Amino acid sequence: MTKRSQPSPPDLSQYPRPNLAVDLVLLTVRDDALQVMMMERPAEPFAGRLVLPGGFVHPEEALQETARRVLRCKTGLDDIMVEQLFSFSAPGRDPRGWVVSVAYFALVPAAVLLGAMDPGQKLRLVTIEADAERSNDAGLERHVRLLHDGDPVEPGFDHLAIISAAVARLRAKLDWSLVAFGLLREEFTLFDLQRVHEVVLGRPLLKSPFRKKMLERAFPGGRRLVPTGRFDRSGRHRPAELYRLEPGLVPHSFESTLP
Amino acid sequence: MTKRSQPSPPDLSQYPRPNLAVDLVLLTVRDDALQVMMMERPAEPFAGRLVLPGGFVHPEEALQETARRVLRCKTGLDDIMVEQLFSFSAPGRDPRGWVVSVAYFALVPAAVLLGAMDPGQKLRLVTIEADAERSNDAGLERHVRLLHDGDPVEPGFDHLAIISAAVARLRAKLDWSLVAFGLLREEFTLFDLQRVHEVVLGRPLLKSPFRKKMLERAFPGGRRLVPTGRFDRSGRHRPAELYRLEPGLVPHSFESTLP
DNA sequence: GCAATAGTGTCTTTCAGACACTATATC
DNA sequence: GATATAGTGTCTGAAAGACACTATTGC
Repeated sequence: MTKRSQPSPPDLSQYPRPNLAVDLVLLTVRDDALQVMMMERPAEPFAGRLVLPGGFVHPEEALQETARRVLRCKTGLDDIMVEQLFSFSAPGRDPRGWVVSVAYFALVPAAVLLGAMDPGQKLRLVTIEADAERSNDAGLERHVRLLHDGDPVEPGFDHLAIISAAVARLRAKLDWSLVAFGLLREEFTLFDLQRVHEVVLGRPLLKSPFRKKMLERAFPGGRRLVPTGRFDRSGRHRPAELYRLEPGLVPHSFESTLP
Repeated sequence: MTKRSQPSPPDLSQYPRPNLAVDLVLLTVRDDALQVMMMERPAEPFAGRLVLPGGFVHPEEALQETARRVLRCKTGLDDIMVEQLFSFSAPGRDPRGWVVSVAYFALVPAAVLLGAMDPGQKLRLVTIEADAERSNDAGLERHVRLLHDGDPVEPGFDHLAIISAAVARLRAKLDWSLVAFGLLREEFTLFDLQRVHEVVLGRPLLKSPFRKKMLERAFPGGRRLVPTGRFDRSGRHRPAELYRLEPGLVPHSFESTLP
């Protein structure tokens, strides 16, 4: 980066600069569906359309901090895993001019998100319908539909592509990372965990192999699922034991390990 | 992206803008080692140190085009797969000021690269020594060393982290994508393919299961390995049959499917 | 007892790893 | 014929899928 062919003084002002923004794909699992937080856009372009929350990067601010700032501004939440997704730069993607946007995604349990969304901000939870599992991102035909209260949603800008990328990333990381736990509260039943997997992958899973695998495997950092001895008695049937993930320090995001 | 809270005219000039650059991690496999193309930096900062080739993004130019332009400028190569890797934004990463850099990686067969590197540009092929396989990027302790002619290399800027990210991505994609073929010429023996896998993963593989898997599996796009009927007779032993990847249209990069 | 979900056991199939064997070129 | 690599066959053990079974609650 940041070099030119002929020796010259450290002066960068000669180069044209784009506006740089961050868009946040905040995902949750609610009502057995994958949902994304969007907001009604207050101004042109795309006034009134649903878009992802976002903001411009401040000088000397790391992109991850921008993402966290946007998250905090809309929901008040902090200490949520955010992860860089992709940078979008197609000419014309913003009618106002040259804007490059770095997409981040974040995961929040629905119960937490519902209590945190700022009511003054016209925020909406939009259901994502995605075709059944396609493990790879390359060659991914993006068949993602958005529904709000049953009505199809046409988001502004290129935000449908951004959401597609987030779903692809989420699926790709589901079975080797801790992303599933970002969508669950501290304690959960094994069936809660299974429903999260099913909703993200878009297909049903068999109970017995799923349980066995989850109880036997080690997650990143050597962490395992441990029973708490407490039970969920909310159903009218045999109570389900609550589990939690063994404590451990595991970086939430790729970026967090960088200088 | 690209929004603010209060309705206002489409004017973006009020927001401070960073310099935006692209850095290219051009990888190849040569002498049974993974190598990256770097160049001696001609000016301060980091004058004389080895850095990745890069350049600033032009207005209304997609980032991928910038990456291709950098590649073309240094090697004359075109029609090479380039893929977006990660955006680096840590404050202070460039002493000259606020520079955000989007890293791309590209793969070229060594025979092609050696014939294409511009001799006027002080380009170097640097060997990457990476710890044995770590499949995940999260939690990745980056143990990557660079060697040029046997001497350790300390790259300028944060380019060691960028190279680490490229190696991690390459490893992660090795067994479900077509990246391995980006490092091979059109026709190759199965052992050539195996050596590429071994060098990328940093560990030896068994011949028989490797061959069986490669010959039976379908690669993205349903493409398979097909024998050509031609043989490599360069060794002093039984000739090895040359194979190639069944033709097919598969997007080389995530970004290529976006608007 | 009945309905409903929690949770377990087991069989089968698939696949990766390991290794032994045969084949065919150069010298 | 010696040697070096190409290429194949087969055993084994681990893991995934499918399904049947038992357990425990509310009503």
